[in-house]
Amino acid sequence: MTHRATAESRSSRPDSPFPTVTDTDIHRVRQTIITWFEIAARPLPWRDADTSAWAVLVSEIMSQQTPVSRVEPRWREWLQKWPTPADLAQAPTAEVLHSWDRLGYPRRALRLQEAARVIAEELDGRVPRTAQELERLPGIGAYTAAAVASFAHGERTTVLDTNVRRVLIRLFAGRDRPSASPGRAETGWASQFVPETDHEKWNAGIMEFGALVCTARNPRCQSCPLNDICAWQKAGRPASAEKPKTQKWAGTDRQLRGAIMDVLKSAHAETTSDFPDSVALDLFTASTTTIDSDLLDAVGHATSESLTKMRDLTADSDRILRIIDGLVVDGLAAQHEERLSLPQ
DNA sequence: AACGCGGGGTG
DNA sequence: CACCCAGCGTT
Repeated sequence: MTHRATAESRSSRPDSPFPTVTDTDIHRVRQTIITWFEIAARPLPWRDADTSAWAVLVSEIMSQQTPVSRVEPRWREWLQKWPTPADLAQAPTAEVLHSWDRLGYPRRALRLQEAARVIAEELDGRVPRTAQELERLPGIGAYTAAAVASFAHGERTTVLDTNVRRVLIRLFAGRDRPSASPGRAETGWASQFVPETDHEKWNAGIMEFGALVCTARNPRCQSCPLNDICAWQKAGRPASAEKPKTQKWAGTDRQLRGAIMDVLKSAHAETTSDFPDSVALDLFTASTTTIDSDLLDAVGHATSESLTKMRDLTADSDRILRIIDGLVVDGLAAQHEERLSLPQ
């Protein structure tokens, strides 16, 4: 008795990370979000009833850290070119990367093809139904596994993306934004909101609500249907003390790697036929992974010494030498070196 | 838990 | 320019 009371009072303190939520509020939020979703949802193509599980999986991979508005055209082209896992499994990797275009994090494209090969060759071409099975595939973590199980197969899962986390934390913990990454405690806490029926509408709806109403920067609190129970609203919408750390871009390896990708993709577009088996493919692939430090170092410090190193790396490809020379001529390499050698 | 990983849109 | 976006894998 005493123990139980202590635990409850502790978990329901306002500053608790994941406060106790009353059944009344749980039902109110479920009903409100599902009703709102049926009216306000964006007509995203992968939500169509005839979308295959594979197509849903592709949409989720493409949407990782990428706004859905940029995903939609790429998704359409991708599924037209490779409608099934077997199609993507057989595609030249260089073409896969080229079709990824500028969606960012091109390693996702490589892992999507790896996943396609596992599905095509080991799973009889069928996308796994459960989150547990899905999470074994390359490039699929907790979020994507739960999302594909729910949206492609109607499994009851707890989908916890950046939107869901922000909405629930604001509503019930009164904080501006969630922690850097979700833990088991948060996932368990969030699972209580997922209803027994209509769980797919809840999962999609709460995500959509975070994307359209309870947004990160300028939330539409005036038109929010949950305004009256929102703990963050009641607390005066306090801003988080912690500033999120922003990645550098200009002057870093990432900028140079992007430049290399651009040049290699142009080369690929010109000569699709001879590209896949060339050294260019190796570099093209390598430049999307973390094993390219030698390459970047060589280009980034475009001295005669590093060019020698580069020529060793690309000994049998005149094409790549011309690409590297082009980078040097464009001044990208020199610019990069200049920034790297700034005094600490 | 903390990093590194693209690229672009937005305030 | 800083922040943010349907995260994942590694350390």
